[in-house]
Amino acid sequence: MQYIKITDAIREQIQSGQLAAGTKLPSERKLAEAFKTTRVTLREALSLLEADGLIFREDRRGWFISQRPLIVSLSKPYDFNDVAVSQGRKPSTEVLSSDSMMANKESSEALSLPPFSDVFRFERVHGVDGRPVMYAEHYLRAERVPNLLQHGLEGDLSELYHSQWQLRFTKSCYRLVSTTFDKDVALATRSTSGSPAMKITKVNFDESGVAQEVVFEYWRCSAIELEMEAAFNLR
Amino acid sequence: MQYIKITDAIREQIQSGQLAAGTKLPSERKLAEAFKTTRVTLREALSLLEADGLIFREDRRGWFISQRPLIVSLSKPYDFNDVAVSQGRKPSTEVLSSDSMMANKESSEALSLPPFSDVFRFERVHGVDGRPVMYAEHYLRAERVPNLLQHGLEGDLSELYHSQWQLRFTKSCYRLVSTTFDKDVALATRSTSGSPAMKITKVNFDESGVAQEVVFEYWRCSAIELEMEAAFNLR
DNA sequence: CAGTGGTCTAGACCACTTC
DNA sequence: AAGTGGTCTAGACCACTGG
Repeated sequence: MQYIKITDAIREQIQSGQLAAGTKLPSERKLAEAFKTTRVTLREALSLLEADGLIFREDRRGWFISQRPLIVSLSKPYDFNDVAVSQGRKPSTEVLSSDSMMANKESSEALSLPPFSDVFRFERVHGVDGRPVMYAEHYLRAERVPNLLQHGLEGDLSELYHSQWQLRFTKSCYRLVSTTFDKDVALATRSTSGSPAMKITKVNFDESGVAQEVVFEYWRCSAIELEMEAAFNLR
Repeated sequence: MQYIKITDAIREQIQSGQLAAGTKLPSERKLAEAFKTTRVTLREALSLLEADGLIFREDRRGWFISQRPLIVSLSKPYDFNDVAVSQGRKPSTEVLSSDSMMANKESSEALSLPPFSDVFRFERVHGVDGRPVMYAEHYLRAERVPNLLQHGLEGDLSELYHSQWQLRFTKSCYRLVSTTFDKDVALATRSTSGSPAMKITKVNFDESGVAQEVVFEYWRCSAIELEMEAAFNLR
């Protein structure tokens, strides 16, 4: 099988360090020629490496060798910036939009909202070492954080919430599935619709046990490795 | 874009319930004809739905509508059987192999073993409603569970460990990445090498804080939804 | 044994990125 | 303006599945 040989060859070059992280691969046509095959077969091989997290693509820009993933621990609350910095990476955050709206089905369910509740919604894109790796869509109960939209949303949100509204999260619930980028998220992350992704839904609860924020995160699958720890009481 | 229309059409039929879980899709050639396209484009659409978890394939047998995923909670120790039964599903477990060996690099690192340590290794495949969904490779410190191989390994392992060797796990550490099935795992799960998968590495610690078991699990990405909860002390 | 999925070939067009 | 990735066509062969 051709495409297995191709993936093996490229994988080996990556793991032996001949292809450094961030490097752009040669064009598909050149690679296809090099491996004496067609673009269809070559792309099959590349897609496999992508799902494996070894390479990723930027829409219409080509294929690149993945950086090592961020290791994200769910055992404690995480701020994207802190996680990246503590692992020697350069994080970036961009706010794409923010507005106030009536809760849609998704947010309403996650936050256990009564009908017609107001929420704030904003979207951010997070990058590591100059490349977008994650898109996040936030919903917050509007009454708990009045005037949210008048504040900058680029920074550490837990700090903002606490300093402005004395809001602190004491519990988070996560849901995690693998999926693919849809068109909008792909656009926001310079990715391709259909590329494999990890979706993390995070619901944050305040001291009174009320769900105040829900975040839908879409990660490039190559950019994240999750870690968590659980201690159990004996039965 | 053709393949987007195809995914949308099939997705809609699934979500509206016209295509029930477990149903086999028509052959690729028939589908391609129905959508007035070629097999290449059709397969692109199917692969997308697969990565999205809506359908899955069995090697050379065709494409099927996914069951709803098992919801696996990492906040407490989980036994595959219990999880499945509690969600109204019919679990199955098959032991593929078991033997004693010198620890390899992977297991040795995960268990913090000194060089040349003996471990037991066994492989199991777990199914839901008659279909394999997960492959697990277990490694245990040999000295803690002597004669492990003389016991049946199909059942609840925590029960076995406890009844035979008074071994109980009080802490687990998890690592989670998305990846693809390799040839061996694909074979064991009737899947296809290259299909998207979730890899969970679980290290189990006993009361004394010693890592006694490491499990490498490979899940069909459509078969699992992870859930976890974390409570935090205020800073 | 018919039909299927897995794999592969050899092209093509278009919109976009890059220079 | 050249080259690239995204998308698509119209075939083909083989090994395997399932009846």
